[in-house]
Amino acid sequence: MVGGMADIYRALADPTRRAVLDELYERDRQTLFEICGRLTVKHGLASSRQAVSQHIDVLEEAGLVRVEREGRYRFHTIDTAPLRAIAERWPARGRKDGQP
Amino acid sequence: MVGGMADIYRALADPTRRAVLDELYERDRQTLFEICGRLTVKHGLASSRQAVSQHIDVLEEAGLVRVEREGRYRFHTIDTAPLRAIAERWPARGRKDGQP
DNA sequence: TTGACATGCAAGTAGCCACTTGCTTATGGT
DNA sequence: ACCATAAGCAAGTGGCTACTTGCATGTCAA
Repeated sequence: MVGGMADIYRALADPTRRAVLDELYERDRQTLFEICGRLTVKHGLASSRQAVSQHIDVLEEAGLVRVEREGRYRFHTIDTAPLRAIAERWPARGRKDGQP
Repeated sequence: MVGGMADIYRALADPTRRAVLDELYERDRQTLFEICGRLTVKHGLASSRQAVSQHIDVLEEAGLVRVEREGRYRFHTIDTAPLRAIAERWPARGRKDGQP
């Protein structure tokens, strides 16, 4: 495990990090270069490799991205579980229809 | 109306703003002074009135807090609806059971 | 009106955060 | 071994943001 489960809210605050999550949500086990390329092509973001790498570090510390090392590759996978904490912190009240 | 539904993610990024939401979740229709007092006493945050006021502005622009003006008072109410967008952006996949 | 209370506005400051820059490490192919 | 690829590290920089400071506005009670 990571150890300290850093601030998930701050991790979501940056639009580039949310785009990374969007990309990983579409396709798991992507490398850093794959993510960089897809961010540029599909999301129109021109972020450098180092910038994306630092963003991924933040996402990893927040528990939103898991990493598997294989040889010289580093595969990234999204983990949506921590997002539950947000909905559970301020649950919808009043109306009892939450989800169908 | 607000107009542009500002960045909800950025609004949640600040711990003081999340404490304001916590406080309003417990009790609706609080004034600025009430919120300030409760933040200090219950959450141990020593934020000035102006600081809290600016935080509330951010929350209001994000659609997370609604305001009713009555005389010289300004009552604040939490609106949890925009939080749904987060859970809907990256829904849990794989397991089809949501929560136990 | 006067005074007290609740809030509003706007400019200035300090600290954090995203991004860059330059170099280094490590794995795999030939 | 050699080179190319994928990633790691670490210091420096610019801009954003939370907070302060000081004054102004608006409302209610006497």
